[in-house]
Amino acid sequence: MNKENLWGPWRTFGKSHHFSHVSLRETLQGGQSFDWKSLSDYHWRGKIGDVALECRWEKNLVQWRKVRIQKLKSLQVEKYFFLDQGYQNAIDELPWRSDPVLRKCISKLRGLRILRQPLDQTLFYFLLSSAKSIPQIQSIGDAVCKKYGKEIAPEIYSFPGWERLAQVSEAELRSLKLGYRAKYVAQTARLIANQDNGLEGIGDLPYRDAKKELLRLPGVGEKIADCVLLFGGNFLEAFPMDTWIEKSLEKRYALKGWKSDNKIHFARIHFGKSAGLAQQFLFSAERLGILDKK
DNA sequence: CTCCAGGAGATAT
DNA sequence: ATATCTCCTGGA
Repeated sequence: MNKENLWGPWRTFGKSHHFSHVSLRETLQGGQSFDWKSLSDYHWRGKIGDVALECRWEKNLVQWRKVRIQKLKSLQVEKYFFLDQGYQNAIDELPWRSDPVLRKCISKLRGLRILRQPLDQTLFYFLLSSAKSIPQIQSIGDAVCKKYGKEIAPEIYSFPGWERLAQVSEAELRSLKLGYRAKYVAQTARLIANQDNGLEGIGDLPYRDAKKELLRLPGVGEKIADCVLLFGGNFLEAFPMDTWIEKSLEKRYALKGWKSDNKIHFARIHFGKSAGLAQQFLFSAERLGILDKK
């Protein structure tokens, strides 16, 4: 790879991004995406689809640049980072006016976003996520991308796609340390490759139908389906219920003793149609331990 | 050494 | 319906 002149010029997000350093870092590396690696605490390298990108925090500005010869429009970057008015609208729909817990999360993590990632790749990473920590998911995901994808920038490999993964054996995936998840990936890949239009169209279905489609795939249960829909399908109503959020709801909303199904029901009613965005604020706030401080 | 992670699927009640 | 066990791997 030609290292000279690899990166194009830095471009700057509009003023209304509202990110803080913390909320930007949390957006990129807080567990919704596994594409971003830090070069420093203020500088990340990652990808959007098959295009390699860098992103940095520079004196309250957020800047990005891409590999010069790769194609990506500013508009696509803005869409990926949810920079449009839809973000503020979604925040406005949350019940922060009457919910002090949520108000605190939003205030402390101003600018935190749900990324609009490609659905196929999001499904892949979350199939790997069960009983794994963020660094582990990133590590085994990267191993697969490195072996079957393209190197689109130094140390950045593209997601090879389900068609390609359909040609890989479970044993080979196991050799990449996927463990029992290897079977999920291998079987899901074959199923998708044999479908007429692959995963296309899922993003256009109503939430319930899209979820039903994903639940047909081996290794995809309630939690992972909602992660894929929220982080890779632009379904802000999807509410992934992991053990962290479950504990958080018990503690912050006095739901101790409630069954999981009832907790989800509470979340949908209470947080409304952008419940997934609320989930992300809660999740990050718990992760960073900023709810117990004043 | 044992335990258990940001889960899903199979099996048994 | 709900409870329990197992599945790989790596880190505490």
